[in-house]
Amino acid sequence: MQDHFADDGVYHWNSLIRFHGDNGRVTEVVSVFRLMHSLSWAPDNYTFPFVFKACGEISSSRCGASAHALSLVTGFNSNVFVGNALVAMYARCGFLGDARKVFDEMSVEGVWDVVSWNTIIASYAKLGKPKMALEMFSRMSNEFGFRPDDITLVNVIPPCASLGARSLGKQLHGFAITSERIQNTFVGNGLVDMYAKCWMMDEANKVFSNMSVKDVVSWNAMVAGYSQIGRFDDAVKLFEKMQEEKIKTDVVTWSAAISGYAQRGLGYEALGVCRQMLSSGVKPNEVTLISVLSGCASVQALMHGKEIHCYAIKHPIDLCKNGHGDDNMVINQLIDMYAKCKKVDIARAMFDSLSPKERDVVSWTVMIGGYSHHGDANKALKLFSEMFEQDYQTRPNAFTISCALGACSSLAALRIGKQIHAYVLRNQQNEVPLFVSNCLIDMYAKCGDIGVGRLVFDNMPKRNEVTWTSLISGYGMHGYGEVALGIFDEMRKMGFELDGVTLLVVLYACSHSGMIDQGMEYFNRMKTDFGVSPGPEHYACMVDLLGRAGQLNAALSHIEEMPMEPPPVVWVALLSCCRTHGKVELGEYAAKKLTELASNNDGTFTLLSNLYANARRWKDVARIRSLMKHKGIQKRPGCSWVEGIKGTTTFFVGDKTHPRAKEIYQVLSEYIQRIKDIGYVPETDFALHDVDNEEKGDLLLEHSEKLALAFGILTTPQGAAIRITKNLRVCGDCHTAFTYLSRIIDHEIILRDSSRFHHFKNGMCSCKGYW
DNA sequence: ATAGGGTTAG
Repeated sequence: MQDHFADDGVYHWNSLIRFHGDNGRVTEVVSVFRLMHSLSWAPDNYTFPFVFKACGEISSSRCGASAHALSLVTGFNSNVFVGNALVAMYARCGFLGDARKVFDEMSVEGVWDVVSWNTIIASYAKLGKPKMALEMFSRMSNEFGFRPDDITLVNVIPPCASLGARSLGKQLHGFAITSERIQNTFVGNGLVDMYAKCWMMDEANKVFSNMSVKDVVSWNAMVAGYSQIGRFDDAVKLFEKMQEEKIKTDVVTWSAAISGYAQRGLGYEALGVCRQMLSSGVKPNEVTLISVLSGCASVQALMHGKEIHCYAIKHPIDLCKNGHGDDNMVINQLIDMYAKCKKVDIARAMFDSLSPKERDVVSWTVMIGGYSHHGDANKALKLFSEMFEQDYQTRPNAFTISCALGACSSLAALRIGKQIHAYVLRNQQNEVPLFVSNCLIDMYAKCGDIGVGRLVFDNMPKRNEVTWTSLISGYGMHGYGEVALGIFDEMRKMGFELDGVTLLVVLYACSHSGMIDQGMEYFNRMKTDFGVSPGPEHYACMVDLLGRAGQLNAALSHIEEMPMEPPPVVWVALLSCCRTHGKVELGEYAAKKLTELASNNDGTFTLLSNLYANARRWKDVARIRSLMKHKGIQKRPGCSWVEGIKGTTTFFVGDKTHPRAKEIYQVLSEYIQRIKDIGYVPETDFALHDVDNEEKGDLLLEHSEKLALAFGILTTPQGAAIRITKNLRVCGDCHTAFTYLSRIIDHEIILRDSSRFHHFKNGMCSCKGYW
């Protein structure tokens, strides 16, 4: 009976399915199809495309696959409409392989049309396979001679954009013009975005200006393009023009503008635009929040960051709409924001609130970076190693490695640094990223191995300003001033741009090597020859340079000549030099300035107290001490650590907590006695306590760097260098003692203090007294 | 059918 009405009946079923499909009622489509099937009606080549489309829309590969099976039985897959719909269905369900299989099978029947090619190209493009998309495009036009239409262009231009395929992009642009498809707004938008992503904003602007119909997308692509390449003024101008011309702005426009500000570190401006956006009634989404949070982080606007955090909590639904259900962009950004605002513990709590499965590379990276910069480098390295211990295969990327290397730099953790270097070399797919190599140079330099830093530099296929600056800085801190200046000259000859940081490390290189005249010369030539005007930090460096050399009055006149209000660093530099050279009055003056600037940290008081002690003005020492007590300021304890085979061992002043403490003290006093025999006289001034001389000798014996050295002597193999790091400046007496000790022990002593490196060897120190 | 985002160095 059914057979009798078959043709008419299928027509009615198809109409019903189509009716539901056109009105977006996907589930109804599927249930009608099922009903039809269960009543033994045979679908035809109109039925299948409707059903496949519906299955694709709800990503139901199960319905799709069973309909597919049915279409095979009935032989309808040889129909081009059915085939195209099938390809699209599989692609929308995320089964690229099946889509491709169907597509390839269609060729056997010879039923490809432009839509088939468009569909498969779009599938690759959408599922993040731009290379495959372009490959299919080239087969379509070169092998099979299909002529691209509007939709082909719209599908193939974005892959060009994401791959930065400029020349193909230009060809497509040309084709769009000759085939008169350029008036299509979608094509135009694609081209604008493609040029913008290829950093060719002038080309993008040309296309944009010639577009007869522009929509929000066209404007957005331009705003985003300018802001991404840092042509920030143009981005904002365009954004403002949009508002003038009453072009409807949407969340993309606003987000692009916000991110533009954030990327330039203009966090408050980003916040301002965000406010404007809210008041104009456009709802922010994830991308907006991410952009504005990065703005908050850049200016450490904790309160605003918290506001955004609250917003995110209050509007969870708005933020899920974008489909990125399974990534934690907003949470990662919040972790980063809290860390950059120095709330490392809050950041850590948020990090811990993510389940191990939810943490991605960025979560780990921002947390490690947060510790490394604002908390505790040891915790950074601990977290870095935990990353390898967890079950989920989250591996570090270049960002993570850079953060971890930064932590090694600040701790002088050479061994871990080397391990990370080895990891990088083992796991590199291409060449080591520039950023990572730059970190490696810095790491080796700050861990005392400038030679290896140089090797890294020599082996780099590409270098930038930071690469050169890192090397100059490294040689500078090791006291190779001439080498540092030579590299600086080379850098300039190569045409690299100089900035404030480069000049600063050059000045410090001069300072650490006592090259006063050269330092003065470079400083005086900064504006005229190098195009960098000196900032407060350059003045501070000059004060340091002159002050180390004992030219304290010259240092003071440098301060007086400053075009800006001298910030605390400058006075600290002066005070520190006054302490070294025993200039009490000038030191008191500097300390007074520091108090006026409300910058009274422990360093200031300690320096002043030491200055008085040096001059044996014990009453003043006592006064400063009680003042510190009164203000609740505690002297930061000196602490030194030494790298051994089994790990790093840390010592505080008078530390007796080490299991081998007895041995350590014994070795120390033995060696002190031995160097006394060859002329060492304890410089009791450095004990800085109002006690008699014999007792002072004991206090000197307990300095953390001496304990670290004694432990180093006990545990380091013959001939190997002993590497010690101290959190403060090395004490003068320890310096003298180390110099003597280097004559009688079979180790080079490499000591890093808060200011520079000292290499002690054969009774000499590389600092030559400039410290 | 087209557009927007985050983490790294001296």
